[in-house]
Amino acid sequence: MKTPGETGFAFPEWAYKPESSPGSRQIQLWHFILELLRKEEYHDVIAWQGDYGEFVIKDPDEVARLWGARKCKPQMNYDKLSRALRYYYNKRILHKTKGKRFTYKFNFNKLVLVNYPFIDMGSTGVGVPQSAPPVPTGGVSHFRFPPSTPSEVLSPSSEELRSPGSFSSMARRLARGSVSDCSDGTSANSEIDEGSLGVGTAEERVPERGFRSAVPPRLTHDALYRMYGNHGGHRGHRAHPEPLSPFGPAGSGLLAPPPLSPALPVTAGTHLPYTPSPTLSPMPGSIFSFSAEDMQRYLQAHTQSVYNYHLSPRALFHYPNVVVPQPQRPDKPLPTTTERPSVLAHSYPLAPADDTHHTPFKFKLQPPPPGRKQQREAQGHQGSLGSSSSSALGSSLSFGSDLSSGIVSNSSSSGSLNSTGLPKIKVEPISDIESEEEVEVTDISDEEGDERDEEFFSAHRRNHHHHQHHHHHIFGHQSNGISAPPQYDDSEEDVFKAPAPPPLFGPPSSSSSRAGMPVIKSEPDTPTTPSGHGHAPLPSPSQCIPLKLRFKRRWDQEQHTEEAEDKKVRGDKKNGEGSGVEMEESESSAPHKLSAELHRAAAQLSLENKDC
DNA sequence: AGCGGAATGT
DNA sequence: ACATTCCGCT
Repeated sequence: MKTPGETGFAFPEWAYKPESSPGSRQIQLWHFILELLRKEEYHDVIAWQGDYGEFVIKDPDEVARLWGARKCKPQMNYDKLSRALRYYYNKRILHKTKGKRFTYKFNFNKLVLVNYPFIDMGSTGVGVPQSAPPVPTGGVSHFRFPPSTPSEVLSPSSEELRSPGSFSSMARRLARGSVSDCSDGTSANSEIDEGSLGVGTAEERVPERGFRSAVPPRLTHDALYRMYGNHGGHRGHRAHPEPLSPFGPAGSGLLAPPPLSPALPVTAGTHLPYTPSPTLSPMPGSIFSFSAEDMQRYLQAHTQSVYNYHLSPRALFHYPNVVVPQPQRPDKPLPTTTERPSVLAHSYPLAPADDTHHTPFKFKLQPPPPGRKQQREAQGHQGSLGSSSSSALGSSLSFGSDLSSGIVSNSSSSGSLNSTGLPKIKVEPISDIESEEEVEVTDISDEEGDERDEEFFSAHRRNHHHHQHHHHHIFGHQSNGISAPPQYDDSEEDVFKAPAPPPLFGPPSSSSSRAGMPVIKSEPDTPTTPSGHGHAPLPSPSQCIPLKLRFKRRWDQEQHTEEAEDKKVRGDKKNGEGSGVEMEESESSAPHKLSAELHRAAAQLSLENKDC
């Protein structure tokens, strides 16, 4: 619709709004769903089921009713609600689980965790790990969570602020009440009441369940960790029924829940290709947005994750200000975390090393989605053009161009990609990949920034070779007994990395540099460290995954179908992202008085109803 | 059931 | 932006 070529502005008006009142934001559907999910009261209508992040709406009408009540949209129905849900597909917040009615799956990698750290997918049950994935721990070998609690890692100094207390309070708030609402008492509108869903009731009910009360707020580590998908489970091989916590039994031991973090790549993402990563950013709409400092922590965490999980450096570009902890390998815990300057003075030169300017990647990541319908329309007007089926390819092309340009900018060292100046389409790294290593393609997926790579790769794969599912993990060893064959490899896009080994972050192969840091003591942490056998002494760096090559993988089994549909890729974010830095900066600049802010934020958190 | 375009609203 | 409402197509 909008005329693209217009001289117009890139951003919509709202984009310019300063902050618009954060508190005013309405609850988003996914938030609401999450809330329902975490309450047993609603298990009859919606509950976690299946893989991590997967939930089923048992009573669509009821859910719709609740949602409608919350939004004061009495006419809401499942059809409409589902439409809203469908919009999340593009954002990759949600996916539909094919073959299962009313079943959807959250992509916790993205936002959710970050924005909603309290959710406890496993709450459903009592131990039922259904939705509680076995924790990435298994992955210990591969992805080990940072030693001390993440919060420490992120910012020790302010740790107190985010201390458990505040979180728990938030959690509490979340826990109660909020699901329903307009009625809250006053008004007549009590659709919800009938179900005894009212706020007040909810509270009462809680105690009802004995076990429930036993469990504090659902903030345990476990809970949090559970959220991070595990990959292991995919193809049916779900690890143990018991949620293992990365720290062992300690779920209760630690008070401070890890606030943000590791979320990323570990889980199964969607395989959806597109989406540049901007989504990772702060999450605008979330009511959970934290104060600047929080944000900062989050960013740092994210950054770390990038390193830890070998994500593409690209992700960092969005947060230039963030200080990146030293690059760490999964094996080693974060060393100096204790004192990290919370503020970021220097930006970390990740990939491109470049530096100075923050956004090396300016290209827009997403290809504009061709609308299908439009196509048909177009046909009508213009006459028939390509078949709809081919559309996907077309989109890939366009995106290819973007990608290539980005790469070019960054990768100086490696081959000269398209020095030839060829069109931007496919890019080179692949060749590298192939030559260097067999690709480890798993099917899992990941997400985050790679999507475009994925698309890219997938296309490539299709053309050249099919991916294989075996993965060899270097880190196969397990520590703590937690096991779980790491089936996930993270996926990262080395596309970017390979090319230009950053100074700091030596290329895996040569890197000895890393060795120095690794072990540094980690200090306080080791909460649960089981006695004894320390974790495996770090795997030799050499083994560290050469980040090279990895592809993204898709979520589940059925991915194929989905894969085919890459088409969409809506151009959600793209616009401003090039600069990507914007808000971060501002936030960083004013990191003071965060505590106050934080509290305030907490206060705002309530999802409570708003007036109707 | 589910998808997704389009118009519309906040 | 994030829905809500319609609605035609699978």
